[in-house]
Amino acid sequence: MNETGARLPKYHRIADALREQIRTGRLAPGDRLPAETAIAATHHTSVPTVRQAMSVLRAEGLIESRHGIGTFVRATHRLQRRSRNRYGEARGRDGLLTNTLRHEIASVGIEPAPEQIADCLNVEAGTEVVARHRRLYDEEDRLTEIGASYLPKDIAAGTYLEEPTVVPKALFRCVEDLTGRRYTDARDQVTARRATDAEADRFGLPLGAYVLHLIHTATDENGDVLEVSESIWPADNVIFVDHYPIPAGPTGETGSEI
Amino acid sequence: MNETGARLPKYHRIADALREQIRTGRLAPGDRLPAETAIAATHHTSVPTVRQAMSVLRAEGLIESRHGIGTFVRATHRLQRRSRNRYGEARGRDGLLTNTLRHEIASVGIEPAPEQIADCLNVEAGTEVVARHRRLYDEEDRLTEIGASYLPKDIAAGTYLEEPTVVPKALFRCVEDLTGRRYTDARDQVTARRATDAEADRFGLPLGAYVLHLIHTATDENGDVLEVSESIWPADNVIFVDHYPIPAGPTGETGSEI
DNA sequence: CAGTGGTCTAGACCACGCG
DNA sequence: GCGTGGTCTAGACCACTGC
Repeated sequence: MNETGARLPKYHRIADALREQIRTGRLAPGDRLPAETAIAATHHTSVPTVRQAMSVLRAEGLIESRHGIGTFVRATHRLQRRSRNRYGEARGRDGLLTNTLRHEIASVGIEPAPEQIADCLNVEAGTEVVARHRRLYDEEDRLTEIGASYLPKDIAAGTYLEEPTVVPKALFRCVEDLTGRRYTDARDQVTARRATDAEADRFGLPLGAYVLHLIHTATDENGDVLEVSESIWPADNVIFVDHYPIPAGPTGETGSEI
Repeated sequence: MNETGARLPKYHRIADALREQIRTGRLAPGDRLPAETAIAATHHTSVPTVRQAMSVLRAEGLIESRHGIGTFVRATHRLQRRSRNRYGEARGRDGLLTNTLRHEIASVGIEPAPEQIADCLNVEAGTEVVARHRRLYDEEDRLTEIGASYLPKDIAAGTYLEEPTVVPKALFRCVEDLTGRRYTDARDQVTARRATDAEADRFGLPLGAYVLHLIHTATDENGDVLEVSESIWPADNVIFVDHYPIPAGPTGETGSEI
């Protein structure tokens, strides 16, 4: 039945055959693939060639091998979703999470700001800030987000924001109440990048997997940064959704179509 | 020299050694790595083991092999940047592109809407719409973005928006002028996902690479969708930056810290 | 042509998880 | 112990590129 016509490498044809079985549901998520030796036999080839085919599917995120157990079809679910208008239509309503997730403060303390964060805080890299690290888990208690909020020391040091407990209301409201200043402008930066080793480890991601990295900077009416926070998700599990009004401004011609 | 202490697999140590040379700049972007046989000799191992090490670095996006030529350190540049407040602070100013890119209409015509797009347009999958496909190139004429705008037939069919030429002003303004309706609300969806074969091919991406996919939906004051547009970039090359005001609303307590 | 990476083999032995 | 995948070998031959 290998009448694909084209003259593809053997490992490629094996990968195609397995991919097709996964696509059609003949091999469902969670199913174990036949052993490498078995696949080699059915395709009249050697084990290393089968392993090469599997490395293709592994790079595509379709399968996952567990040493001593077998190779399994990965569950692919982009279930989590997230709207990032965190200040709500009516400010005060928590518009951030559309799924309620278990939320846990991993650690809180004074640390030197990482370079990217320092850039957003308008301070030199290494300047000490109050950092609140958090972890979010889904309904099945899988880690789905890691993140942190970074606050200038002159805002948060010595306050209850330095305690490693979940604060009773939105963090931005805590900062506003403590300082008397108001959050007026925000900047979000979103990148997709490869997971660091530490991230891959914590999320249980395969080699080369991507994460989405959001850095949110909030400033007051003077342009002073009140807070920088970051969130990191496995890229395959998240979709950002963002609603915003389009200003009904005056005219002005532009030369660009987009 | 190989006193890492830990007892890592040989291919892993080779990958570490090469990665370190890349990190320190000893092997700069564009440089050719030694031949596989040479690396095997220096590490007293076999060629397949070296190839295994290289497949690790390839999955990490650090190197790239060209058949018959050699293996090269990949240039990693996240230069492109993009702000997506496309309607400008003062509407009419093109706030979309912070780099000016060469812009080209790939094709324009009436097509059935892809499923995701149809969802956003509030029509059934397969409904015919006017699609304007575009390609954007950077200063060095490399393809950096592919995208499309989808317009309902009752808006764009029979107008100059069906011509395969770049329109003289922002597309949204064309639609407003043609219909007399106003863009009032927008929704953006952002996901990172693996490139399809076609995308990998067009962008020249390696297997398993990711793209960022933005779907933008614009509606008028009645909630009717005027336009859906999508943009796709290689994930490694783009950073979204988005500025927006934080509404100065009333209070309201929330139980969530974030 | 020589040199490169791409494909493929037929084994060996090890490490892991389970019964 | 047994079956699984993980590591590694020492080759062979092919396909591509550039000279």
